[in-house]
Amino acid sequence: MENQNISDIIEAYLKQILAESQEVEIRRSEIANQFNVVPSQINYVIKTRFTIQDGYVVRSKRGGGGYIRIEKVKLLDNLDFIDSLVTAVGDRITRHDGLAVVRSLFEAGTINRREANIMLAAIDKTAINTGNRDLDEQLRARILISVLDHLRYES
Amino acid sequence: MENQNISDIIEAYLKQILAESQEVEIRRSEIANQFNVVPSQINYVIKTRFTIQDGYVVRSKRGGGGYIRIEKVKLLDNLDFIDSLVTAVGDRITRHDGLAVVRSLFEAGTINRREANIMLAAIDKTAINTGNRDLDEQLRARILISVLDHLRYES
DNA sequence: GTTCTTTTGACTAATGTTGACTAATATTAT
DNA sequence: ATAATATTAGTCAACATTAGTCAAAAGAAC
Repeated sequence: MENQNISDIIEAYLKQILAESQEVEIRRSEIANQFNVVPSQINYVIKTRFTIQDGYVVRSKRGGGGYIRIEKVKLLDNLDFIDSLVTAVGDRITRHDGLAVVRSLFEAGTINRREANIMLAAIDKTAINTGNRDLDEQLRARILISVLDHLRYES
Repeated sequence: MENQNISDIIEAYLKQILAESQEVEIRRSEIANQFNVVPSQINYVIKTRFTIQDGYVVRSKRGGGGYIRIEKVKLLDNLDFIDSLVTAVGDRITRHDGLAVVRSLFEAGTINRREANIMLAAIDKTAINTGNRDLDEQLRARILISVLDHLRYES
């Protein structure tokens, strides 16, 4: 308690608001000012302490009237399963293995047939085909993980 | 909520009228005056928030008695609708416009919210982010078209 | 002292605002 | 009719206002 760093303090401040509200919307520079840190530290706090694994979704907008909004989301009970798939995907994945991941989701009942087909369309070779196999595998991985992260919560 | 930018406010004003009417017709300078902005800001609002991907058609006339008319578009049947979106996507598309395409599909009832979220996850900046903006826009377009094509013969 | 986390700031990107200039259309004068 | 003028909207680039990224420096933990 007595040895908190400033990131912890900012985290606590935001979570205190979130304890009584579904979401919190801030102006980055205001919070930075309030806690006397540089603005990018707010990004650091958010990136390390308000992840989807923690049950938070963050949206933001730049420009005049810009904001950062942190929203608590209701995590589903498939988290371990999603985690294992995210690990399996890693930072690159072949089409064959990507297909297996989607099939797993379908067979586990996490997604239905239509949703599976949308995912397959997004990673098939019509869509992902830059001419660079390595890049394709990385893109496929990022797309899958992005979708998997969205399947973690109710929306 | 307390610090919205003026463009959002003007957008909300116009959309509120459109919620109860098929179209809205304005005199640019009047609205600009009403919200205390320069006239060209009205063009900015229209260009960024009332695109065809958003489901609006805008017509205007200059000179005496000039006007800007914003009309909600009636959606075609599914196949024509998907065709028009494929055309709108073209061979590259920005994130902003990609989002509008998915929103159109959702609002047309072609996809439900879960499916929309899967599509958005597949094209968001977590997923598509090669460091080359041009390539990102092309990838986003291919993914969207791949999914649109699947939606075509599934529905 | 090595490694992990936090802090900082320079640089980048996205979005919004403004105004000078241009283009189209309507009205009035000849 | 035609030309001149008035009255609208459109375009574009400069500037303003936000947030994001990244890597180096500093500090903490081991």
